[in-house]
Amino acid sequence: MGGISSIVSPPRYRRMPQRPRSEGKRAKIVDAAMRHFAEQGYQAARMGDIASALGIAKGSIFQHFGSKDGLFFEVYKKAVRSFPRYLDAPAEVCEAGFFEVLRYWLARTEHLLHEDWIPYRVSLLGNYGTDLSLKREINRFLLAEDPYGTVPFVRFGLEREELRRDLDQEMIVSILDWTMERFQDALLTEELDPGLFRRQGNVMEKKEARIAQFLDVLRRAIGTERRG
Amino acid sequence: MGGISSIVSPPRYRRMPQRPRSEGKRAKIVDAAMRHFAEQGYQAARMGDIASALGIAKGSIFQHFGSKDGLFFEVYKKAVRSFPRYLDAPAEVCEAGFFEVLRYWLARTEHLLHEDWIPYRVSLLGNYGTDLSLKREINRFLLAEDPYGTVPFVRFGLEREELRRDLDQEMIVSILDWTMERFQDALLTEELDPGLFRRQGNVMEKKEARIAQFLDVLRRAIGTERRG
DNA sequence: ACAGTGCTATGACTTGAGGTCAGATTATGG
DNA sequence: CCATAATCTGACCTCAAGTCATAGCACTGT
Repeated sequence: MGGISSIVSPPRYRRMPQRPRSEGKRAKIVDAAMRHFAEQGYQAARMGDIASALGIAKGSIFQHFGSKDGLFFEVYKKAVRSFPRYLDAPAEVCEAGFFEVLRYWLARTEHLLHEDWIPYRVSLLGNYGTDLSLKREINRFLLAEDPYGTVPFVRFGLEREELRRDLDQEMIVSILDWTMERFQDALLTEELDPGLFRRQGNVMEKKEARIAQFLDVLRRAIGTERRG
Repeated sequence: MGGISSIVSPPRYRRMPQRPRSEGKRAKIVDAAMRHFAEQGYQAARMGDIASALGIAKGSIFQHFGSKDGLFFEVYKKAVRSFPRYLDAPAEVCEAGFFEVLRYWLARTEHLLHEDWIPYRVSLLGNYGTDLSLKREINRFLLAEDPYGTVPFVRFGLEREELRRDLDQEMIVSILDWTMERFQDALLTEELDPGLFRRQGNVMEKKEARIAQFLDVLRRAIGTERRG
């Protein structure tokens, strides 16, 4: 039996892992590419530059990621996965409620941006600066992974009776995703890319007021009423 | 006097118009290009194809528009200018109020789309499917021209006391632009590009309900309160 | 140790798109 | 009907994405 099984059984594949050294290199490429995309934009970033910055051949990158689109998609996923989820806010903030969590993250955006602006810029590129075919992939990913944890966050708000129950949950999630993304993009681009969204000087000092206004609007829109 | 002036005055330039045949050709190029961009997307559209579809040389297009970006920008402007402004709604709809105008246009989007989907697709490309440098140009244009007439429309809502006065007018305009653009894009892409935004079947039958929900949300957010 | 076996890396090569320009062509003015 | 300036042309250039045969490398079993 031992003899027979030793001949018959080894079931085709040799090593399942198959990714001992590969993973490390992929990660290095993604890191370098992220910097290049963030600094140059999607179109202007050159595959050749990324390769030579790493001291490897351009062909290698294509063997790993297939195409420039494929590489950018990996970069985008890594960038977005590095962002915090709503409910990662400190416990005391979460206890203060749904809208306090929003306020916390909006106020914190600027701070996080200064720590490391690169993934934010990449996320901007994914939202507005690539082809529609890639954009479709990106949306599929965002739906599948819910990287900011919007769905559990909305469920949290519903459980605390802070959100209206007469709306589709999906509607609330969409509205939150859209408006938060857009509002944050506006805050970010004022620094990363002045003049990309709206005009007007004296932005910094008004920022807190605008956040307050925005939250007020959002609370009226999707929150349970609690004021006269 | 006549003699002297006829010698002295012809002040250097010969014909100010300078655009007798040019305008017509530019328009033809923009038309053909719009079809190509809409059908292929920005990247996949080929300058050579556009030229040969018109039976002219590729170089001509570059002499008129400088670059692919430049051509797309003109195409985008033409597409967006072809859309109706909020206050173009029939008089009886306008008299019914701010939010009825919104409902009118949202319900009508699908209809307009079927009449001629090409400019809508181009506007989608401008919003999400080009490079950030172009996106910046586009935003400058949208700010300068206000092609949907959002600013006068908001002023209309304020005058009728249908919109809150405790918000910056600019804030209301931004919110309206963002959410309407995004909601319409979602409606459009379900038909133009299924699976680009959110999931879920049975879209058509739910469309009216979603429009109603969306308007309810928007009314609470920026409208004066009028309900218990 | 060593040979065998498949991943992985290489870099010269191909493809194909945007973009250029000197010269031909065409419209306008006298 | 010639002079002049605008416009058009298409061969040409540049350069970046993407390919592929080959070389190299790490790991396994004997």
